[in-house]
Amino acid sequence: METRYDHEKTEPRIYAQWEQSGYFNPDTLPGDRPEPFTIVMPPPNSNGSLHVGHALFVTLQDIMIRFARMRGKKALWIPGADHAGFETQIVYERELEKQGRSRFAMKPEELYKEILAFTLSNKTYMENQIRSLGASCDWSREKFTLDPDVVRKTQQTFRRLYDDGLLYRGKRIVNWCVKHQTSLSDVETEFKDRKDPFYYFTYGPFTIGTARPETKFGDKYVVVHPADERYAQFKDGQKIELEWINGPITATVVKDEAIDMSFGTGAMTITPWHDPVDFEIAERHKLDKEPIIDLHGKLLPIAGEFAGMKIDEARAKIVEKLRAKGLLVKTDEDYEHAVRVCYKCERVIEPQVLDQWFVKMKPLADLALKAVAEKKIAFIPDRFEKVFTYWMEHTLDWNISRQIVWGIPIPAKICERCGDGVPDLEDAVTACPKCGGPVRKDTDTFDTWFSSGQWPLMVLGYPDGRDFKTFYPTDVMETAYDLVFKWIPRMVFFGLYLAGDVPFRTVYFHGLVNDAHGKKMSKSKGNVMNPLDMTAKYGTDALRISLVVGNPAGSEMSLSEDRIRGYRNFSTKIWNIARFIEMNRPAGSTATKESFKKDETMLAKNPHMQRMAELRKDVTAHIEAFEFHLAAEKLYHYVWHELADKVIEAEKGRLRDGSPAEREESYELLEALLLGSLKMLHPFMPFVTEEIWQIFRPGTMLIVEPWE
RNA sequence: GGGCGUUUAGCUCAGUGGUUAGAGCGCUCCGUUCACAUCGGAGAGGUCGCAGGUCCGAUCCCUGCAACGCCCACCA
Repeated sequence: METRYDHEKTEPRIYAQWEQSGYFNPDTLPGDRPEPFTIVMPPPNSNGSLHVGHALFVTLQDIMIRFARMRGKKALWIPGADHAGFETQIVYERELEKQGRSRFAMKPEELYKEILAFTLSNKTYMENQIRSLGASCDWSREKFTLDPDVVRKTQQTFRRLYDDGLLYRGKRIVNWCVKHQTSLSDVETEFKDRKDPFYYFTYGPFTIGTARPETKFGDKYVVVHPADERYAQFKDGQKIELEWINGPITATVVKDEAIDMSFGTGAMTITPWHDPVDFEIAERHKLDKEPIIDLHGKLLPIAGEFAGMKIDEARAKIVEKLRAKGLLVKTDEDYEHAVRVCYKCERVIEPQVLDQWFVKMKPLADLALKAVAEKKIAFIPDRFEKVFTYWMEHTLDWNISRQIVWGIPIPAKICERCGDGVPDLEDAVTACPKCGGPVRKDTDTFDTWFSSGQWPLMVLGYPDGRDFKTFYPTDVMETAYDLVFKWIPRMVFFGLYLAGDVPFRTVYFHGLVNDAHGKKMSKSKGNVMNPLDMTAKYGTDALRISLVVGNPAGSEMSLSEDRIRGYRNFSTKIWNIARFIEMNRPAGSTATKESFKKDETMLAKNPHMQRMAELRKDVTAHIEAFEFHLAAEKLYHYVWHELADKVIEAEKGRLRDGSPAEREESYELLEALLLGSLKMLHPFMPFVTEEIWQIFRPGTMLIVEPWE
């Protein structure tokens, strides 16, 4: 053996050997394997390069798959790649901006073609990066979220939802991003704390409060709580003439319990077109709604002299006009509140009422809740079950329309007369089925979660594929904990709705990987660690084990280069243990593969072998319980501080000065302990263990060795 | 405004109802003769956040408090 373990030369060679062996594919695994074990890889976004989060998920999933494979399961790990709709389009728009171009000046087909080329080249790059991390996934089954069959099936689901009455086209209030010119779901927005002035205006006999005077032009309803005695003299529906921004108007009093009597004056005017609360009030009382702001954030003609102004510039001028008219009562500076912003550009969301497709969530959420209540899915750690349940109990109808080109087209026709829509997968609808009016093609695309929510079904060839019958439901879904509400619920209810069963039996959540001081890695802080730099320097095995030890499910971890270096020393240690044993192989040793079983019987009574059996039991139990950190730590401790420090040291005497028979026995013991250790370490540190294994057992491969 | 998590050695973190509470890194001293200086040996360093409670016994279970962090949220 070489004096040093050269990970840079070894890793690509070993990976190629694995890939050629066909062992990543359950169909070509040796032996009879009746029991399947399946993991669907969360498809990485094909719009960037690998970060440590990817390295973590590859490591955890690969541990589970390798463990299952060694235990004789029909192990399948399906890789994928995500076109990542809005995410990717934004990445590409930034590229365009750098080149001084804009998507709004491009033909949609042109833009789509460019993003596709960009995504496909990134996809190949990422696949190779995942290979370099040692992922033993079945590349022959890889899926891309824009594969034709995925597109077709996603569109069929759309129609099925429609036929089942779970889908409707509605004029409803949506989150609109002025920069990106698309609507966004609630999970694509964030709240940001801000301080703004809060104005009180005279509105006829009322004083109303607002932080957004620029939306107040169309306000002709003043809402108070039905139990508010201050306003008891006003009746629901009562008309009041009053002077407002651009002249006299007729206002109507509305009584609604959504009003918080203790806030402001307890009276507010509403702008249903641009505020979700106001929209709901207007819906309840069947009030008029009209737009004040256009999709570019500019005031419409209803604003009179302010028409065409951006809302930011208009605000101060409107306040000034109201002050001049004597309608400004007072201003509270520093009013603290949270505003909804676009999660990508952090610009304030301007709610708009738009015609979009919505999925009725209640029936689907109930399916998910029932399955979880029946314990059909285990959450690890289990506290995430509560989070999941909370989300499913508080769903709003899901807006699946996106005004971007990069995605799966919504196969529908929209009536130009009545605005209604109808699914049309065959492009056969020529007139509105409702009113007979002319129709146009829907140019929107699906929210990316609409298709990725069906991912486990898609990759297994739902509904009639062979894999679907064998491998669905899958065993484990391993993902980052922030997907507990973005992605996991959608997979669960689509699985139940379409296939009648949960998509996976266990969800394992990993946490964030932070920098050495527990701070979140971010480009702006400059503390981002590139996992491939680390594997180049210290080896993939070192990075993998350093991501596992001390990192229990659901918790965040801190990762430093020092730590990885420390675990690199561990692979060196393993290498040197092997080298020492190999150097002490007696000439003509009987410890060949053929005699090994016989020797094992002889060795079984040896206390060191018994100790190893105990360890194996422990490690097995920990892996089965998803306690990879404990399994890894115990192995580390055993190999270094027992096998190397104690057993080998104790055997040195016999090896040096013993009789041939003693030397033989000593060697066989050490070799058995080494090989036993390699097996258990293999899921965690696949490269160095495979390399050493093949030195001792030429012609065989550790990846398919039986676990026990 | 809700909910959750964390608080253990200088740093980053594991862990356990029961003798001396662990790991990596860092630190101190010693050691290069034949597995390994990418190392070995020896060692320093902890009132396990605070206050109560349950228990024969609590770092671990319960209650309260504090600090930090995260998630959610239609008070205009």
